[in-house]
Amino acid sequence: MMSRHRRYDSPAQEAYLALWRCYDRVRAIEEELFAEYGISAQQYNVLRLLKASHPQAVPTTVLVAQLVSRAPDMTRMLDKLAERGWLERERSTADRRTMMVNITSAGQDLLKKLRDPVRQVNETQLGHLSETDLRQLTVLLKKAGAPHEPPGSHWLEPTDTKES
Amino acid sequence: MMSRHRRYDSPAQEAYLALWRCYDRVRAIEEELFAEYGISAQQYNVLRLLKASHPQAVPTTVLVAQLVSRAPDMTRMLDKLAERGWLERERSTADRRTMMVNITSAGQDLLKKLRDPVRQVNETQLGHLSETDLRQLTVLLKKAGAPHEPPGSHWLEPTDTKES
DNA sequence: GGACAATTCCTGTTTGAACAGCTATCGTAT
DNA sequence: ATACGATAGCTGTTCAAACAGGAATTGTCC
Repeated sequence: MMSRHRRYDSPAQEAYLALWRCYDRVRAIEEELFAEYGISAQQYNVLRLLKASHPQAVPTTVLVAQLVSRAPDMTRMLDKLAERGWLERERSTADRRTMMVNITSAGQDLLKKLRDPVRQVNETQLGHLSETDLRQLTVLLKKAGAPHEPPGSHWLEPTDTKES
Repeated sequence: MMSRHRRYDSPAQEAYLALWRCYDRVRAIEEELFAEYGISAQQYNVLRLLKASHPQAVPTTVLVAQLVSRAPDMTRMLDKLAERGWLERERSTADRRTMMVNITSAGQDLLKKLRDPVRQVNETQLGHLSETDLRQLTVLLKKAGAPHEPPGSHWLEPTDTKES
């Protein structure tokens, strides 16, 4: 009999396909939640970043660099979030090329409303793994991605360890 | 001083963000290669699946179910691949609702041409991990995704082990 | 201070992703 | 046989992703 399951060319290929598949399945769960609020996971992360540095405004460039997934269309993405009143922009006086972005109180309200549901979804996504498995997975994923991070990326920083 | 790196709400959230980020970085590498040939990774996988069952044609439904990432637009995707002469379709005589898809010799030539470059790209993506790390990563990813697989998914099958 | 390259953002455009609704076909139960 | 629900895939449409090119601003080198 022939094998019934997919054969792989190499361990690296099998790992990559597992990575792709796992991400696809787990992402779908999160998107379902965000869709209820009419936003994408990427947009949610923008607001999260803005809130983290609030009341300090953030240059668009920094947002692009810190976002999880590449965003070649940040301008229009911010347009949409601004239309909905979740953030504001104004030109920097120091460098008139750059736009300074800041979250509004409406944006903060949205995050507040989303906080518990998001936490719950995160548990649905990966909460079935033991804490040991989660940490190990995180370490391996960062190790896997490290060579492909641009120099100075904040993703190169160490994994959270048990807090004292 | 305040911590300079992103804080996480939970280990599950940190793992998910690491998963997302790692996938994004590693995917970009592969897309660069496929872009040279004017196809997407998803399209490449369709051709791979077709070749695996060649000369047996494959119903569209099976392709949708076996693809790595969800494809709600399979019809038009197959249109494009057919236009380029890489696959052929004909209605099944047994069930006239289903379309049977088969790879052409031109499609096989394309896969042959891509075989080595793809293998090389896979090495660039994750080849820097030890074989132990790769297997462990694969196992953890499958474990992470398993609860979110539809019943009977072939992704639930066991991880490849060292061949005798 | 003027030329030139680099940076930042914006805009036009193309392509694909995603959802909903439709027709055709099949299986089944009556 | 007929009616019904389920399945397969095709189509219309909307929206976001992606790339390329352009305008404004800055920094630098001479």
